[in-house]
Amino acid sequence: MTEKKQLTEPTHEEQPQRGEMASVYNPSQVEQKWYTYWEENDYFHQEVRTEAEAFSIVMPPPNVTGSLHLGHAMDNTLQDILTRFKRMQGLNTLWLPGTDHAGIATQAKVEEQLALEGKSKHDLGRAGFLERVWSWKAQYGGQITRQLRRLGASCDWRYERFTMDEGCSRAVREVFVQLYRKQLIYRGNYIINWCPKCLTTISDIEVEHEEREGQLFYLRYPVKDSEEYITVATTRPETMLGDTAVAVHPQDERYAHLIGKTLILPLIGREIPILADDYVDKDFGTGAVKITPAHDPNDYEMGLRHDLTAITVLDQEARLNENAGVYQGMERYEARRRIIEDLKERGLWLKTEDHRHAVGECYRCSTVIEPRISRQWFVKMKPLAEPAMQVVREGRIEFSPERFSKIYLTWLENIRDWCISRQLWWGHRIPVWYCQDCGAEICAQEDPDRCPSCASARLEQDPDVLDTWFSSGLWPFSTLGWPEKTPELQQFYPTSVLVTGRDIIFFWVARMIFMALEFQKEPPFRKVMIHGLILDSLGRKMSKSLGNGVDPLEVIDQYGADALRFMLVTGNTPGNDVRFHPERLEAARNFANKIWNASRFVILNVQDMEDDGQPSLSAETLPLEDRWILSRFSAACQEITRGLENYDLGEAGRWLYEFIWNEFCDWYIELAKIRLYDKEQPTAKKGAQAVLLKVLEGTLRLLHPFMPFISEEIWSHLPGRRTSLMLESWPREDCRDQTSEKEMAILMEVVKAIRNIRAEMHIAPGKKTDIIVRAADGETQRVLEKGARAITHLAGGATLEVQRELANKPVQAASAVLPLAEIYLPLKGLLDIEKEIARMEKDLAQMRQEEQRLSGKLDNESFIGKAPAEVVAKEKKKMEDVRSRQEALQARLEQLRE
RNA sequence: GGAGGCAUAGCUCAGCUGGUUAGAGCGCUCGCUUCACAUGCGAGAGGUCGUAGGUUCGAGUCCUACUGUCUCUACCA
Repeated sequence: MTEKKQLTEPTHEEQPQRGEMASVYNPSQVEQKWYTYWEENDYFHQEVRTEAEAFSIVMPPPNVTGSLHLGHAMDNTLQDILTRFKRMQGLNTLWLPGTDHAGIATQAKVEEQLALEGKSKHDLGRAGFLERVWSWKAQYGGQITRQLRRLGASCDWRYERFTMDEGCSRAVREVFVQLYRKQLIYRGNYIINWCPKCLTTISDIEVEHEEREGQLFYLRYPVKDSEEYITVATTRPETMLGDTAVAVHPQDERYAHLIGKTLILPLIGREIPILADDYVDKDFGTGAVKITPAHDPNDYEMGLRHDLTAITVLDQEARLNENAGVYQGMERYEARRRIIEDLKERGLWLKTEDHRHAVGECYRCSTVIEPRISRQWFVKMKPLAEPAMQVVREGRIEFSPERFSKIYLTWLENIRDWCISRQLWWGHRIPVWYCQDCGAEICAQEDPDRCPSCASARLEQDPDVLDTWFSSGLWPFSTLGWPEKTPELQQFYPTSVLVTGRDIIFFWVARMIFMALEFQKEPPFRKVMIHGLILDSLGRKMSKSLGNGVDPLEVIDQYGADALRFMLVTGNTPGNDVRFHPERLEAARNFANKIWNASRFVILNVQDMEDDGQPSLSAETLPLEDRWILSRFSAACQEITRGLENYDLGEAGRWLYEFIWNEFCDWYIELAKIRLYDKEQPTAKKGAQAVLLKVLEGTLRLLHPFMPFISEEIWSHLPGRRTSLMLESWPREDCRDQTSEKEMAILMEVVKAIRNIRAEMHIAPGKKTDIIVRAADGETQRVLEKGARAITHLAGGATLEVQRELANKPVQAASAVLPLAEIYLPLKGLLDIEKEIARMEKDLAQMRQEEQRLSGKLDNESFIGKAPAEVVAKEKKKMEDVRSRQEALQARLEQLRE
């Protein structure tokens, strides 16, 4: 690739200083240093490794003029997560960043700047103006890429591209020329969307339709040589000056006798025909339509059908022109008022009704679009759209969520030719020259010196530039060096996935697909991951006019990039919009802090570990809690990997959260403390340390794609020599242990039940109590005996006595009945019998309800007959449990009542 | 006019291919300065899963209609 920076041997900067591990995590102190470390060590860059599986993403190029908003933040977080994940999995990874020259937006910015100096672009001339834009770009264009760094984006900046850089521009020319030669690009005089403020054409999708309260004016046109009138209804009376016909429906009896007659166009006096056309809706207005081929797309079509002349009455700035008689020079709405007034005077106005209708506006400046006939360049869409639909129908490109493929397909099915010329200076200039001598039209990759027909040197290039989306459409391959066959193109094309918002499917996704199919004969990506929008807390779009936007940089300053990232990609399902709630950001920050403190705990407690013999973590030698957490870690690993592979990052994130907080912190760390603080059993301590460290280490790997900064920071504090977490491998654990999970579940249930009793009985947290448990079976008894220490530790127990049968059940005790155990906390004289009875009865009532539900099923013969045997067995087992608990509860109640 | 999303605890949302006692976070109540963390710990309250039908042994989960809501799309002057 020509523009790639020279490869330099990474210098391997020393890792940043480890900060103190304070008890509150402070993101702003660590994020910057890690990004710098990664970037300076070139960790985002990978050489092409043809032997390795490739994973590549091209970043949707933000506008150079832009600054990061939450939409970018989400979009790029998703891409970063996928990229970091695949990189850790060992794939040959490329995430290619870049920016878009954004024709209208950028030109407008610079023009604004010039205006402050009291100048216009014409004062500088085209070349001078472009120079000015380039220098503006040099000065301000880097803002958004700097902001992406704050987010933690691990894109390969060596490959950073710009839609107007040399390589991309060459691709643009190549594509234009080839399409031109295949006659898929043509020039012609057609009706187009014109923005009277931006003074350029815009494409159909750049017109936004806004429903507005408007008016419908009823105008009377006199029939020539007759006393009759035809009344037409119009929302735009000012265009009547350009009317060249009035149309009615062929089957409309009201007007049948007038078809073929002539009307005198009021105010102008032009004679225009009355004609019949199916397009006319009999039931709308009066059933008669004024036809203005020069200023309405439908009228234009009708004009073609009936061979009408098109009379342009509006100029480029939407003022009435020389064809408008006395109205010449008026602004369009002023003319509208005047025309109505004048018609009123002449008795040719019938009425005006309120009428709600959609008005086309410029997506940039919201000015009402003026359709006009103009000579422009177009891409012929039908032949290109066909294969683009095909690849999606055949599943060679998959949308995720799938429903977006429908949106994509229906759009392409109704596609019209794409107007690509823009009357701007900033952009890719159309590579077509006109010979001033012989009139030849020359389209070429290289600027021609002479006319190939007459050898004249008097060539003038077409003044227009291309729609910005023309170059964006080539992005997946223009950035990889095409038209050259670079190693990058071969390795990384087609790209793996395209991540973007659903608002951009037509503008960009569709165009990339048909361009790629035309020029690469292969889809540009295998998968399109569509995400929703970020809405404010009330569910409204964030917009400048509402002032409800949130600046991601401020969020990062306040909560940290990791918290922002986590908040953006969790708590919703793919494709759905996300509401921005500060509370969710706090939750994400708290999560980061939780991770920080759990890690701090582990790190502080493994400091005295010997480097040499790592205790083996295999199998039976480990106590239950170790086997349990390793199994749970394994489950987390599998689920998080699965979530990431299915592009369901919300699901993966939820697993991370739950595993770390509810399993590792709430249970395992608490249990590990028993051994860590037990000075009598150094060997046991070592085991706990080893497991803590192993699980923490693995968890940091799983966490890293989501929260790269904090995970890297913690990683650097782990014992042993470490380079960077982002270069570590993705954990692949496959050691689920159902037995330990089942056993642990029993212990957890017992602990919770005891805690519940203690809370309800208002036993002071510091007060230890004796615990007596009756196990339902020998197996449970064994588990509880082995877990005695765990139970007393976690549930504030002084002693724990496990019995198979209780010879004399303690009466003065609070109790709970679980499926596999009965629990008694002897409370000598403190027990409130009434309260205890109430608790038991509450439980019993629940059991009875459950029994009813189950018997409803089990008494149903068709359930027994038709449901799968295992489902039936499961329900029967539940019933047994419920019944035995009921019996135990009843026995207990009787005892209490004695 | 078409098309689609959403409707589940006070709020914001999970609930994958139909079988869990329907979950989480925030908020709320009660109790805790327990030696990783009060950005925390423990315990709890809170839901006829929008409405009406249907399929099924079984529906928050599938089908139909309706209601509400948001969005995209369309050349009805």
